[in-house]
Amino acid sequence: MSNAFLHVDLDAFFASVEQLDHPEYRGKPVIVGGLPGDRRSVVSTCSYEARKYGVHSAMPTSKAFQLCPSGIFLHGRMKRYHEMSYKVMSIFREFSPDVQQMSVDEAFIDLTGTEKLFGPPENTAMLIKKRVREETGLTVSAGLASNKYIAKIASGISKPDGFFHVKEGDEEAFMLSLPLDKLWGAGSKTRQRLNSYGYFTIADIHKASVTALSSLFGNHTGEFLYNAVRGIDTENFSTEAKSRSISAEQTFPFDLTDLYIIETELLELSYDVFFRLLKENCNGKTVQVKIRYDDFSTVTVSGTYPRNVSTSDDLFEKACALLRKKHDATRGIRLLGIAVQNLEDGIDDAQGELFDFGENKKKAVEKALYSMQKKDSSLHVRKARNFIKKP
DNA sequence: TCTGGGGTCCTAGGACCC
DNA sequence: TCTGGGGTCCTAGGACCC
Repeated sequence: MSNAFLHVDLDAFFASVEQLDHPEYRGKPVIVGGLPGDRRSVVSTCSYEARKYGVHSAMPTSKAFQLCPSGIFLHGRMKRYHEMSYKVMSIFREFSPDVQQMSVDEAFIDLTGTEKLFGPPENTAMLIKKRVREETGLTVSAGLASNKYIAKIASGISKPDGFFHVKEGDEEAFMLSLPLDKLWGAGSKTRQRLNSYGYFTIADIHKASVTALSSLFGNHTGEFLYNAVRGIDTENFSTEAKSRSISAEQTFPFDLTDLYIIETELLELSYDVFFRLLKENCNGKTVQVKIRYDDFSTVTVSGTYPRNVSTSDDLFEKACALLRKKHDATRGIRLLGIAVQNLEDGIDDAQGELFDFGENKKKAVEKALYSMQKKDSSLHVRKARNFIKKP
């Protein structure tokens, strides 16, 4: 029995949901992300009508507005998208017990051995597309192949509302037929470097030895490239448990220079991150602070402590100390971020009991706040300091 | 045109220990 | 006085993806 992986990807997902909920947007360029007036915002997703104007994801909103002034610019409604995503994923799960959701809008469905129930996988793929369209009004693109890597690329080239099947044995020829920018996992930096070494096509890379590629790009990337152009999956989408982190970051409309305001923003981020730690019932000992200066250069500073983060105040104090280590006060700050890394499940830190400087009380207060927020999601608890006027 | 936010993984170098 | 080799942990930065 050969493997059959289906990769399914919702087309222009956020924009399509907006067109579904607002019939008057259908057939028009819809651009989800920032509004034209929002400083320092980017396009999250745009409809295919908007793509005709050259608009695409990650483009600054200001540029999108120049290209497409008649576009319908909208802020995202993440709650709604997650709701729709859940519906779609539920349909997938009717066709296989093994659905690996990769993000809000895509998943791998393992159709290996489902022939007896649903027929050949290519028929199942069409059935899934039909079910999603009928039950949600959304379209998906699907790729079917003997491994996840090829399935992922196949769904990408079939967009929108398409289906592409790479038959077993055709993987290598399929890869060789693609332009370099379809090589998933090699982004713009790697493509630039490939070009600078004289590799302009997938076939060019195919001619190179693994030794040559490894000496140019390092062992990992070298082996990845060598295998990818042959259609060999190198476990890019493994289901193994990963090291986790929780982070929050904020880009400011105007650069920050005042230390009190900078620390107030860190306090806000500490709250965000700590409450998410509580929500996900995990914790960690490593804290990272990220600073992006006005010239877009970015630095990080991190510390690993003997004990888990105990409260949002604890996280805040650690973040301030880390910031002080690295912060160049002569430069404006456009972004601040805080992350807790190397998370482990469970929030209780037994050692805490031995060195209690009122931390357990604080922790209890914050847990109480958390459960209040859980009951009433409109409730937003913030320290008074976060209500000061921002410049 | 002026660049979001949330993640994962890899690399290289240094510290430290045996 | 000069100097092994391996292993692990930590840090900073970078690439990539959605």
